[in-house]
Amino acid sequence: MNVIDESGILAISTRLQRLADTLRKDGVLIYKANQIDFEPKWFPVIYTLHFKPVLSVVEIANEIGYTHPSTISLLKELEKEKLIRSKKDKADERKRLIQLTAKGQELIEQMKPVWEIFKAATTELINTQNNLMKAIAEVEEKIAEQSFFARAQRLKGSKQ
Amino acid sequence: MNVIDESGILAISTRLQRLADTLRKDGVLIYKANQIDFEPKWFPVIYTLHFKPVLSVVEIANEIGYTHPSTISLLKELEKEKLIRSKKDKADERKRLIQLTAKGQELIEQMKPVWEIFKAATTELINTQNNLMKAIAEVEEKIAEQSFFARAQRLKGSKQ
DNA sequence: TGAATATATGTAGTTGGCTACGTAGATTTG
DNA sequence: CAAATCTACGTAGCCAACTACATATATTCA
Repeated sequence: MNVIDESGILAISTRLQRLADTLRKDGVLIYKANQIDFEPKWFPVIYTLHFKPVLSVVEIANEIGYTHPSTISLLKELEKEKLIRSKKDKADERKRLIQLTAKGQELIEQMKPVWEIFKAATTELINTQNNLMKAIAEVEEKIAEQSFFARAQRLKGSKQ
Repeated sequence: MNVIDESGILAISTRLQRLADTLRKDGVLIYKANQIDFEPKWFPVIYTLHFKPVLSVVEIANEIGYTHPSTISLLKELEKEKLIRSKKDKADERKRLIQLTAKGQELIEQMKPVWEIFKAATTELINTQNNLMKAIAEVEEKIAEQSFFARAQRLKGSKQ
């Protein structure tokens, strides 16, 4: 047991980050081991387009919860991989409409069994006394009610 | 509800990352609001040195669970801020021994009340049905037994 | 004891997010 | 209807971690 693990709650963001990194790196290995040329960071975009076939850049960004510049750089990579394509919206010339290519759709079909493995492995992993997925959802919900910062300010006030 | 939140388990690392970022950013605000010139990323190093006053670079890296290059760049910043200082180990010329300066120790004393606020706010935030801190610890323990990748490989095998 | 190996530190470059800022087209409003 | 504002997209550069590689010192062992 090191000092940081003991400090527990004070270093919670550090530990969340560490766990996210560990899982993402193993994600890369899982795709590779299944002969699929795909990076975990692409998942949110591809999965979103699987269910909502035509979206603008900002719509995708909102769906996946990233900023639009981050989304643009993902889209650039995906376009380079020919997994998506885009065209101008005739009705609103500011917008660029993104959709999957045939190659992208085929890749999704190939990935579906691997996603099932992901699901099974993740379910097994987080099926502990305190369910990680539920814990995240619960904390996110509480943050939506009142931010971490606002909570700290309130608690500080009540101590003075 | 967007597609990514629905995909849940498939995008778990994305969600962990997002939550870590949110908390870290609010961490910056909390220090600022309490007139403390300190970045959350420095916490692991400073907190470790608070309990183990003289450590080498690699010892700190192991304690905080970062790689040594990451640790070195943190140490550079902290040395620039005059919160730590370092000297060569006479017994082992390869080692650089790190310790807090008087300024660093004073800052810790100033931060202690703020750390209490952090603790209180975090405890409040994660005190839900599924405790996030415990969930992380449980998942980390399971990963130590068998990695996420190994679990996926095993589950894949059992399906073929 | 010197050759091979291991350990400690450091540098360079990558990654996957971000913020800040700029431009072009669409919408609203005096 | 023109000016102001808003929205969509894009670029540039930052940040906090990482991996890969290099160098110097210490240790081990044939």
